[in-house]
Amino acid sequence: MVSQYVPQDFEEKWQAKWEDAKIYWANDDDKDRPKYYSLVMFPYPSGDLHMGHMRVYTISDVISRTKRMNGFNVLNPMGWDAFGLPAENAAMSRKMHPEGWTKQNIRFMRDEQLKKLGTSFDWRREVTTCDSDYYHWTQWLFLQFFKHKLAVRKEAPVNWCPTCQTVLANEQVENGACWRHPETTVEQRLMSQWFLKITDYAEPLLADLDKLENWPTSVRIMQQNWIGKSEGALLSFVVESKPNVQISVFTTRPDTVYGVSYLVLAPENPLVAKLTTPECKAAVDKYIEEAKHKTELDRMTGEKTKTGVPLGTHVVNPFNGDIVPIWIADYVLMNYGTGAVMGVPAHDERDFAFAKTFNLPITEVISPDGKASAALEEAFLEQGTMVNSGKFNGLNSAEAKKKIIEYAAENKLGEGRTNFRLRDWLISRQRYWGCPIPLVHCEKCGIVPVPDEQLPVVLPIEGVEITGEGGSPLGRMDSFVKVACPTCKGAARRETDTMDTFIDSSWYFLRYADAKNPKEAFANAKVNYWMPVDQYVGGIEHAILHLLYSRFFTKALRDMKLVNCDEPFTNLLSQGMVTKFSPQSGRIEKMSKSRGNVVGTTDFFKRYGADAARLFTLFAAPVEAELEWSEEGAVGQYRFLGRIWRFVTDLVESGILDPKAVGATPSVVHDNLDEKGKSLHSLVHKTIKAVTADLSAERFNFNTAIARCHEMVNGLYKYLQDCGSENGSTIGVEFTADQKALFIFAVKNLLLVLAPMAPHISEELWEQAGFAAAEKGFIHMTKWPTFDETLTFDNQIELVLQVNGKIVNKVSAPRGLGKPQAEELAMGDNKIRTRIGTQTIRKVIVVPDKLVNVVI
RNA sequence: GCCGAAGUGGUGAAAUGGCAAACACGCUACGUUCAGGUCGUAGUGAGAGCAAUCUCUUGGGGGUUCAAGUCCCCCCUUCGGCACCA
Repeated sequence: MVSQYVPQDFEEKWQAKWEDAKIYWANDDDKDRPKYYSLVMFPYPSGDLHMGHMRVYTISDVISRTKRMNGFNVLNPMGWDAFGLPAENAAMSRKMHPEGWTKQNIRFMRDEQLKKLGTSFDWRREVTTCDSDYYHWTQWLFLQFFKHKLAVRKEAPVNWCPTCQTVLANEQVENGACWRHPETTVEQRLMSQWFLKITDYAEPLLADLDKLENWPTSVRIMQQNWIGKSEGALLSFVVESKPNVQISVFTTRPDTVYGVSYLVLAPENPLVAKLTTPECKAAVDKYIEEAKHKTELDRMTGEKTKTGVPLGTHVVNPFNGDIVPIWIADYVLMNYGTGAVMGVPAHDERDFAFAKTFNLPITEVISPDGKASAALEEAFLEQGTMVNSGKFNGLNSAEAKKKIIEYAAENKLGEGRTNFRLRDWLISRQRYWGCPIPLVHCEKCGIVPVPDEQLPVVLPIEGVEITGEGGSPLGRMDSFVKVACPTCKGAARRETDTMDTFIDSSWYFLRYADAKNPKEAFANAKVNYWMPVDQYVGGIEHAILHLLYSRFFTKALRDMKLVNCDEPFTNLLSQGMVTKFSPQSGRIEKMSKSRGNVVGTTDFFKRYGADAARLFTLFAAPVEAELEWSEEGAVGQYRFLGRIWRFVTDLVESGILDPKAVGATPSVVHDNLDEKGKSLHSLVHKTIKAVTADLSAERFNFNTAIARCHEMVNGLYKYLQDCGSENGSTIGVEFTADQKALFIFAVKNLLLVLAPMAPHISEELWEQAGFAAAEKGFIHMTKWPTFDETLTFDNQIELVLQVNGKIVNKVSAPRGLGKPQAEELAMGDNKIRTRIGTQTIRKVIVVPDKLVNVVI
C-alpha cells in the first residue's frame, strides 16, 4: 500500500504538540547558549492575512528555526500593532466597537493563520499595543520624553488630512497626499500640537547609518536623504531703509555671495508685512492669497515655473555693498532654513530661472577657467575659480567657502551652519483609537504630567461616539476630559488627542524582552540581555517611518539609561513583495484585497498544506526580489513533498526505517559502497554543506537551499532505480546492509536540513522513521547536521580544455592534478592538438581541477 | 531633475572573473492505468545538419583580461525612493 501525502492529517497535530511541549519558549537567563533575537515586523490586525503576507513570516520563521537547531537561545516573539484608524472606520461601517473588532481579528489571525503556517513564536510574550498593560508603558515612556524635553508642544504649520480628520506626521505625507488616502490632498494648518524632538538626534541618526553594514543599501540611502544634512552658512543682510532689521538667509554656497542679485522671502514669512512698501502692498497681498491655495496644486502638477512679486524694499549685501531688491516667491519654503534665501542666478538653477523670468541681473562669480564669461547660458553649479568677488578673486571656490564663512564670523555678518531636512515628529492625532497622551491642562499649573502611580490613563471603552467628524471623540466625553489637576487638585482638563500609532511600534521590540512585567516597561537586565535585535525582517515600506522612529527611540532611551545599545536592529532583511495577476487591471500587481488578486491562507492550507506554501514562497524568487504567486509553482512544491513522503514511508514499510534499525545507528562506511552508492553518500554531504551555507545569515539563499534538497531527492530516486526498482518504490527490492545504512543516513540528514523550511513533514517523518525515538525528541530541537568536507569533493573531475578561452574538449581527470600534469594532459588531447595546428603556443593557463586554457 | 535596484530560455530563476541556463513550472514521448489524474523514466535555449558535429546566445555599444552574465565607461528600458530643502 502506497501511503499518500496528506498534510492535513498531521500539520495541526504537530502545531499543538510543539505548543504543549513549549519548545519555542525563549530563556531569559540562559548561560550555556548564545542569544539570538529574531524579529519580524508585527502586523496591524486588519482581519485576514493572505498568502502574500505569509512571505515575511515564513522567512523569519526559517531563520529562527535554523538558529535554534544551531544551538542558539532564540527569541522569536509576535504581537499586534493594534491601534489605528481602520478600527475606527470599521467601527462606523459595521457598528462594532474598535476593541471588539480588533480582538476578533487578532484571534483569527493568530489561531487560524499564523499558527497554521507552522510558525515557531514564543506566544507567552505576545504584545497587543491597544491593551492597557502595554500602553501603560507607552504613556510612561512618553512622560520620560516629556521630562527630558524631547516631547514638546509647539505651534507650527502641520499637515491636516480632511478625510482622516486628523493631523499627520511629515513622513505620512506622500506626494502632497495622505498616506492612507492618495486621493486626498493634505492641507497646511497652523496648529499647536505635540512633537517629539527627533531633530535633536539628526546627527547621530545620520552618522550611525554607517554602523548598519548589514542593512540594505537602499534603506540606508533613503534614511540619509530623509535626514538631509546640508552644510553651509547663515548670512545676514541689513534692510536699507530700516538699518535695525536684518534678514538672515541659509545657504550652502556662501562662496557665491558676491553674485547675489536679490533676496527672496517665503510668502508666509512674518517679515513680509513689515517690509512691504505701500505701493507694493496690493500686489503682495494678492500673491500671498494665491500662494496659499496654489502650493499643493503646484506640487501635484510638477510645474516649476517661477512666480513672485517685489516688496519694494532693498537690502545691502555686506560683502560688496550692492543694494538688491527683496522679493517673495513660493519657491522658498517657510519651514526650511530661515524662510529666506539669497538669489544667485549665475550659480543656482532656480535662481537662474527666476532672474530670467523677472529680468534680474546675473553676475558670474565662479568660473571654470578663472575668466569671466560674457553671458551665461545656464547656471554654473560646479566648483571653480572665484571672479568678481573682491579680495576672494582667484581662490578655488571650495577654499573660498571656508574663507568667506571665517570672514563673516569675524565681522559678525554670519556664521557656519548645518541644516537638516528632517522635521520634528508630530505625534498628536485627533482620533479615538490610539494611546491617550498622559497630560493634564490646568489653568493654574499649566501642562502637568499624569503621575506614574496614576498611569495608565485608560482609553474609555464605554460611551464613546465615533462619528468621523472633526475633533477628537475623547474631547466630547466629559467623564474623560474633566479631571482634578495632579498638582493643585483644582478643576483641569485632560489632553484629548491620542498618540500616533508609530509611537506604539517604536518600542514593542523592547517590551518583548519582558512582555508581562506589570511594574515597569521592561527590566534592565532582560532588555539588555536580548537587545539588540540580531535579525529583523520586514517590508521596505517601513524604510523611513518605522525604522527611523525606532532608531530614534533607541538612542533617546539609551541617553536616559533605559537601554544600553545604540542601534536596535543589527541586521535588516527586506523581503520583496508578492504579486499576482489582477483580473481587474489585467496586470501583475501587488497582492491585495482591493485589487482582487489575493490567495487565501485557509483555502491553500486545506488543499496543499502549510509546508507546500512555505516552500513555494521560499523557492520561487530570491528573498529580496519580487515574487509572483503561481498556483502551478506551489503545486510543484507539493509534489516534491509527496516524493519525499513516498520515499520515506516506503522505507518504513519495507522495514528499513524503524526505530530499532535507526536506533542501532549503523554508520555508513564509504569504502564499502559501490560507485553509485559512494556518489549518493557524497551527495548527502554536499547537500548538508550547501544548505548550511545557503541558510546562513551571510546569504539567506532560501531558493537555492530548496533546489539543493530537490537535487538530493532526485539523487535518491536515481539510486533506487540503480538498485533495481522499476517504479520508484523501495518495496520489494533487496538491499545490502550497507545500502540500508546509506538510506538511513540520507533520510535522516534530508529531514534535518529540510526541517526549518518544511517543519511539519520533517517532524512527522522524523517520528515515523523512528528518529524521534532514537534521538529522543522533536526534530526542531535536534542539532543541525555536520558534513565531512573530504566527501564533498569528487575524486574524478571533469577538466575543461580551452584554446584562446573557447571550449574545445572536456576530459575526465583525477582531482588534485598538478599544473604540469594538467598541461601535459591538454597537450596530449587530439582535439586540442588539431586546434593548435602549427601555431606557436604563447601561454598556458591552468586552473587546478577546473580548466586548461592554451593561448596561441 | 537627483539617488537607488534590476534587465539571462516559453515562464519563475541558477551561476567565489573559469563548462551559461542548476532547480522548478510548462511542454513532448514512453511506462503504469479500462480511462483520466497521480506516479516513474527520458527529452526540452536558438539555428544548421540524416548524423557525428558545428555556429550563435545573458537589454544595446565600447573597454580591461588568457578568460566577462559577473569588472570599468557610455546608452536604452523597467521598477522604487526623493523632489523648488537654498
